Amino acid sequence: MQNVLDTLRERGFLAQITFEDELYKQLEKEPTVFYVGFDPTATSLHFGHFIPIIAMAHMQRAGHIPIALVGGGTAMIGDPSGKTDMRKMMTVETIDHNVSCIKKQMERFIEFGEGKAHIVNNADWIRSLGYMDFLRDVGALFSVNKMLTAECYKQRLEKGLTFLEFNYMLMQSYDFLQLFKKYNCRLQMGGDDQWSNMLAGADLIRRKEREAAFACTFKLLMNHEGKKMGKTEKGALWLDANLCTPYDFYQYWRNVDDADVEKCLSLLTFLPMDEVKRLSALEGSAINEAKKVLAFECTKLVHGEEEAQKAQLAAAALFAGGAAAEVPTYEWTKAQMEQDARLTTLLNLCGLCSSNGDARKQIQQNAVVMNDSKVTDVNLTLSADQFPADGILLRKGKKNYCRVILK
RNA sequence: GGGUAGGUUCCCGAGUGGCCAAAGGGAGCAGACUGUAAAUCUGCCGUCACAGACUUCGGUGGUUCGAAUCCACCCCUGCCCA
Repeated sequence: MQNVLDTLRERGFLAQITFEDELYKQLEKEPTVFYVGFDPTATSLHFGHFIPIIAMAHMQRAGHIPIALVGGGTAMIGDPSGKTDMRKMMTVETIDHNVSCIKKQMERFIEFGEGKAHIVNNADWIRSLGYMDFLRDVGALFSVNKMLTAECYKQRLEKGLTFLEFNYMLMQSYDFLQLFKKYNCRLQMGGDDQWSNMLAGADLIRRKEREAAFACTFKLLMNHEGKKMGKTEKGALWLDANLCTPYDFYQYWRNVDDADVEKCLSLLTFLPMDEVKRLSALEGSAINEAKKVLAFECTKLVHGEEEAQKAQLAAAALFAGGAAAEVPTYEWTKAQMEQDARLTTLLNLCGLCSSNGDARKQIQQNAVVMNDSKVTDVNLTLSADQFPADGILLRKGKKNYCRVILK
């Protein structure tokens, strides 16, 4: 069987690795416990977490044992890496709420259970830490001189770094040490922005326990212009169906740039590399085939096969000119309508436009289509008898659809 | 603690008493062209009951007919010194 490190390399995951040869042998030798940390900064995981999750799945398929660590403890501090300013401090309630949401979500991607995978919350050991004990135990092994040279602090040294955040690296290192002790976890994986923190952790284990520990980072998914992928006009591309519908998720990947198709296919799907190569070699409009596969596979991973199929059907039908059932729908109540029956208000409510003013402008720019006819009247109001049972179909521009049902 | 430079709309960044909802760029949205791509051109890009009104330029007060612009105090950040 191919070493999973080779698989990950072939698919373009790997950015940096410590003691590469040694790690290679370690993974060859035995099922290895490894962990990836996730910050509970929101109620849902977003696309930024997706690459590590897929990598975890690759590792699990290769027989290794993942630990998903949700940072309910480290979130008390806030990771300064890659941030230009200090993050807002979150309340303990918010953090705990987020942790439980993310835990639930995690189960969709990784198979947990005895001997298969673990999910842990570092609040369990970090929040109860005694300051003095921690300083003597862990703090003594860190060189401030060395920390200051770390890439992740450089930017912050110019813009300002608080002592609170400066401690984040120690906390994360301490996590790794705890997991090593409890689960014999020897490898930490994560985004490349975590490199310094991960190195520090592996180092801590080597110094304190005199045992081998490794770190390995993944590339961030950048498009060909060097910008991070997975951002939408509404912000992050969420993995939660309530924050980003399967249809929208599907459409995001359906619309990727030609130049990014290969990268996305190899990183975001489990298709064999031969197939990836074949699809991304398609030229001209044929490459749309590859994008369909990408969008479908990717949506399937996140929302399940059924939802992916619905999204695909909806897209196919809409873009072929017809109307389909599986478009995002919005339920407009009669009460809302009685209060304000203007189309602009509805466009805002259903999420197609970001404000009434936006809706007004879009109509003025001929962007709004209702049931296949262009809307030209900014002040158009709707009445109940215009709504058939299956509602009306609103469209903004070429790609944004919403079905509105009157309830 | 002392000195000094700053805090402007999503981001960068102009503006130093009325002509400012605030230049320019980026991002974003839309139109044309296309392959639900890119590039290009065009329009929009604070909010609203939209030919008008309202709210914004770190905060709070003040000067003024009028303040993002002047004054006072405060908060935050960088740099230098201690």
